[in-house]
Amino acid sequence: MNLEYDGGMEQIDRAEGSPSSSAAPGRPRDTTIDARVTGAVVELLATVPYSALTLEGVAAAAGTSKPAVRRRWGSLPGVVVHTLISVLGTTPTPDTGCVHCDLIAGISTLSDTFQASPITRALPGLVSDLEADPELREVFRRDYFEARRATSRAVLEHAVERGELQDGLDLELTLDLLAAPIYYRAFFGHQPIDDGLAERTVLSVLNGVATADWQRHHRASRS
Amino acid sequence: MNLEYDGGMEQIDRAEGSPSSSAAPGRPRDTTIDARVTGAVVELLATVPYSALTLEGVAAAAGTSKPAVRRRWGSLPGVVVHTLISVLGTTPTPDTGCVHCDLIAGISTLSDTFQASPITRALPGLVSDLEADPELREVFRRDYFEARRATSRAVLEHAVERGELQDGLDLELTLDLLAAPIYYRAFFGHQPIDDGLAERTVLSVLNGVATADWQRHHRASRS
Amino acid sequence: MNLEYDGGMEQIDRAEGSPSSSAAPGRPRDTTIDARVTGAVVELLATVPYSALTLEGVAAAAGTSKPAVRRRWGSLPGVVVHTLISVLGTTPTPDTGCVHCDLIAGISTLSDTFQASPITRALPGLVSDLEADPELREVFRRDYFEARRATSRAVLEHAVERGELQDGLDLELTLDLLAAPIYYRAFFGHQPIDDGLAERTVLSVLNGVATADWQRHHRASRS
Amino acid sequence: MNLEYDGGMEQIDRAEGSPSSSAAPGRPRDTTIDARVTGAVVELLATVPYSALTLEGVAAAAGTSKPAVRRRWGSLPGVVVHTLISVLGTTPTPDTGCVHCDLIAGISTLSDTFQASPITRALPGLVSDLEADPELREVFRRDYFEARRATSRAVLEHAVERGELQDGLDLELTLDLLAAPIYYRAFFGHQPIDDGLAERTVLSVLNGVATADWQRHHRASRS
DNA sequence: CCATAACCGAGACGGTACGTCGCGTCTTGAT
DNA sequence: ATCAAGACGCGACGTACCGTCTCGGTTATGG
Repeated sequence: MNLEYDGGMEQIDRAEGSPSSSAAPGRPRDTTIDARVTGAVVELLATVPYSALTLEGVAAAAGTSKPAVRRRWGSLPGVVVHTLISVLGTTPTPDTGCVHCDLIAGISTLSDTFQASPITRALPGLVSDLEADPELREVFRRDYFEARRATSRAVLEHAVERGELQDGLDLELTLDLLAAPIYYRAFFGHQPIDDGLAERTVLSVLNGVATADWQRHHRASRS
Repeated sequence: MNLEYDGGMEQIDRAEGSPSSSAAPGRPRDTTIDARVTGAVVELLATVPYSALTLEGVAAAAGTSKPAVRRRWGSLPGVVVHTLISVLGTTPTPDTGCVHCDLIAGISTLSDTFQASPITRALPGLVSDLEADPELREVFRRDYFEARRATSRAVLEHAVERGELQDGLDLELTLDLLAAPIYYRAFFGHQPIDDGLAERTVLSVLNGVATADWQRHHRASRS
Repeated sequence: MNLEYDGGMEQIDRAEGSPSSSAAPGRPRDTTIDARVTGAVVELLATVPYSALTLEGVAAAAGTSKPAVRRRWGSLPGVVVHTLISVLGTTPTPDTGCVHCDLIAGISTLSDTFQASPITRALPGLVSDLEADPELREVFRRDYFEARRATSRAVLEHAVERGELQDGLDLELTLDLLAAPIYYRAFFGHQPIDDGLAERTVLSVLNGVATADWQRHHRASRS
Repeated sequence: MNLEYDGGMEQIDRAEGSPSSSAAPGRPRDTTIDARVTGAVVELLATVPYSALTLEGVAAAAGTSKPAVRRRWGSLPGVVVHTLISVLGTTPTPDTGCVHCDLIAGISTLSDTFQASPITRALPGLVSDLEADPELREVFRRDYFEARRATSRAVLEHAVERGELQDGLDLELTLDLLAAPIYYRAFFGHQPIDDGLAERTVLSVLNGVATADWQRHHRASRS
């Protein structure tokens, strides 16, 4: 790999450049290509595994050329990370004040995504490839991983404030307990990601971390 | 990958062939190569990510040739799966009758492995590559994944029998809750896999799935 | 090459447009660019072969931009054809009434050109490129090739009229016999184009196509 | 172009290596590819000009890959030179003792070739490209150009010995006069290469370079 | 004791995909 | 309408490495 080549990175900035600056010198980008590439990645992943993805194949499926793709996102992992973010990056998660409702909603969304969108099957390979690209790894962490995690963390924090969860709770571990089983099953495929999984997971975890008060009320309301 | 190629598989059988058949015609395999290759994989993974592994590089690092490696395990994922199994496949896990001791011991072993052995960093890429090789995937599932999982499952089953865990407990989900956070942190690296993680995870989960009796005794014994 | 592009051609007309139209709207062309580009082509060909010429390089060497060059002559072959015509298109060839003098003068000029001007080394590549551009090929044929050939043809015709060359002579073939060896040697480089070549060629050809009368007189005058 | 790359050249030697050496290490070449590539070049040139040839296109038309082509002949000009040699390199030219018969036969073969084989249209572009590759240029000169020229030169030399051509004749110039018109017309296309051209050219030239004796006999035999 | 046969190394092969170059196009802002 | 500057989409390049295959030599077993 030519480590001195970073010209593409400079160009990438263009797409994210200040939107108010109207004066971009040179021919403007064909904005339809962005969507066509993103769509091609999803479509391809519906039929072939991530390890069979190639930047050339993505470009061909998008009806464009390798340099056009590379100018935007640099590498194949770059393309896939961007696709992942644009497809799954922003998820509206509720924070209604009902801990278990909110958590079940959030985890259900995650579980639904793994059942529905082929893009998720790219995750293992992507994680592997990111190990060789720290810069891109940071983008992935910030704009995909942490973006999603933050909403659930807020739900937990508010529940702690309301006295529904134990004080001094290890928030990060709790977040892991909630989300990890989904990823775990997605990666190893040893058990299905079915519709009830989110609820069962959330209740199991809440049993362990909720206050006695909450558990009493919760049990009462279910009977 | 050439899916029609199975010549290597026939040869692989040789190594696992009936041990009673003493009459193997032809030059016998150099048994030192097996260990040298396994060691080379681990050593390489200590310095480079899985995506930078090549069968050629492994062969060179092991001081042998591509065909010699390929004869044994077919493909690069094959080599890595074998290495993973031979390094981490058989772990002595206790089943002493103390549910939280046994679980903490088991999960600690797992967590130690991720901290210590470079082979674990191959997991995401390996999982990705296995998607294109169902046969090898099955070997991985059986000899690595399920082999480890079975021991923890036994611990849980015995605890249910002893009345320490709730009757009708979803064993598979519980196993996921115990192990998934380790893998999750290893894959995404958002939180460290530190020494206390295993204990905190196990206690959190037991809080949710143990019977009231167990929780009472447990709390008493800790004070 | 994009054969559908003829936008440049419309612009080219401007340069050759009616000279009486004094009112050209917009910024007028920088007329110094024409000469700078022509000069740059010659200079570049002094050091690099035609196959290494690029429109970008020509523009840079001329101290201007790609669009400015393209506006004038469309493509790289267009630029070179124009340069060829402007450098070698109009050659003053004598028609004094002395067949061999005039022919030797004409062919010597051609031979000198090949020895002196780097532009001639563009010919093979140019001829090759013109095969994909019939329009430009016609310009080349008319303004370079036929322009030069016509003067020699006139010399031959007048010599036939004077009874110095055989009646019914195949003029075109004779023209080929006179000029072809120079081009042949220039293209394949198997023999040098030295100073006596033109004279030896002309005399050899005249030996074959002149009348007995002329040959008698010619031999007498040389002794 | 990477000027440091000459690995291919080493490999090319393999194909021309000593035929007796049976021990070539490594996988042997697929010999069908050689013919498929040569055929593809000819076929492509029947429909597109040389400037539209690409190594990639040739490989695709031959049903193989770029590296396989490159391993054999290095570059696109290399492939075309080889094709030229294998198609036109060895021409059986007669040397019967009848100087004009032999020359007409030889030049007719040349003229027929230009009328019939699409490979000849590659010549201008090839000559242009060879200017950047002296090594290949030498192969072309030796195995194509000089190989053909030598047979005609022998005819002329024998005719001189027999006293049919003038003593002290400039053989090289005479060879040029004979062959150049064909190439000249092929390159510039100003006049057709018809069936009688070879005979008219040869007789015109012989008129100029044959001895008076030969001319007397020749004229006598024609009447 | 030799023939058989699978192993070993070495290394060239056919091919996929890579990362890059430079073309020809197009747009901007200013002259 | 031209000028410069420069980014764009794209075709093709030349290379790296893959997985395959063939070789000549080596080393055990079995007739």
